[in-house]
Amino acid sequence: MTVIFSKKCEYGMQAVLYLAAQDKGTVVSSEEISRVLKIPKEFISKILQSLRDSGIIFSTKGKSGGFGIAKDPSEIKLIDIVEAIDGLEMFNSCVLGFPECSPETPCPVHDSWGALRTQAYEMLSVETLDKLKEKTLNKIRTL
Amino acid sequence: MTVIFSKKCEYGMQAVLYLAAQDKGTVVSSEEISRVLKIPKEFISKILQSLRDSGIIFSTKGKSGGFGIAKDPSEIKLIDIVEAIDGLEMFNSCVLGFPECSPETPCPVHDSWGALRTQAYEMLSVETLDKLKEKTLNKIRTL
DNA sequence: TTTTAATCAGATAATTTTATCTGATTATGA
DNA sequence: TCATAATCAGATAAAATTATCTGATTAAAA
Repeated sequence: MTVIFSKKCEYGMQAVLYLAAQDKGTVVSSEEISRVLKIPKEFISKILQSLRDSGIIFSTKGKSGGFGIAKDPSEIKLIDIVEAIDGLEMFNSCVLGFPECSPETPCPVHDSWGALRTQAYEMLSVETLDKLKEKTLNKIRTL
Repeated sequence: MTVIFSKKCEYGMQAVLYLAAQDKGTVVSSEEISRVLKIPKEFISKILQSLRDSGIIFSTKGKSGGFGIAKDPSEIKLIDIVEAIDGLEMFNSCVLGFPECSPETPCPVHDSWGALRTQAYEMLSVETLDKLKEKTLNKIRTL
């Protein structure tokens, strides 16, 4: 079992990318998100609720309720979603699983792997959702 | 929850690195590995048994039993251990969790993330255990 | 006001991963 | 041969993750 991000985080990113690709202010129900992205409805609803707590999206209750992007997509980075759902420990922990791995007490691959981790973090920090709209919609069409 | 490799894989890599740092042909019990690396004894024993099936290490039963490196450390790469324990799906699957992500039907970050994945795979493929002996022993001293 | 469809929060269930236990088998040394 | 300490394989248990269920609350429309 190897995974980069949790299922929760993957679904969360997919859903937020989808919301960000909608017109500003659009409200989308968890049922639609579930259907469009082919992911579990109740689970994504729960995930989106926690993302609402993080301020990345908003929600409205009631008959015409749903979720929507709370900020301009140019202000939301992929790393924000990762941080809200999974946290950032992955970018600080030892790939070999050694505890307390640091420049002072490095594991055998500390430098090489550390560089990759930094690159990954930077990639996720540079990708804002406005830049991914079209690609997102293109991908969703293939599901 | 984010993780690069499973706990199983992490422990497996730690243990094989430790074995590779011993003199050629040395047999080490799972009890010693557990004690030195501060990891669960029965679990690492099980993991090492599966690595024995992969040909990376050997085992001897009986009173003076234990595990040892089956090949020259210069012939074992970190990716071999990863492949034996976790498999290589991580290097082929979509970071956003989209199914069937490919160059033909790419997810929004397919190119950038794909490059990072390739780098990670290459890093693990280049690191042979002979090169990591000293650093491994240095790290273990800090546990 | 009522109906309806949505979010919400907590509980429950299913599945997977991590870890430990148990008894059998093995090989060394006395 | 026996005692001992090890691997071995399967079973069991605990913990974590994934997923679904349940009933309460909310808000729009009739």
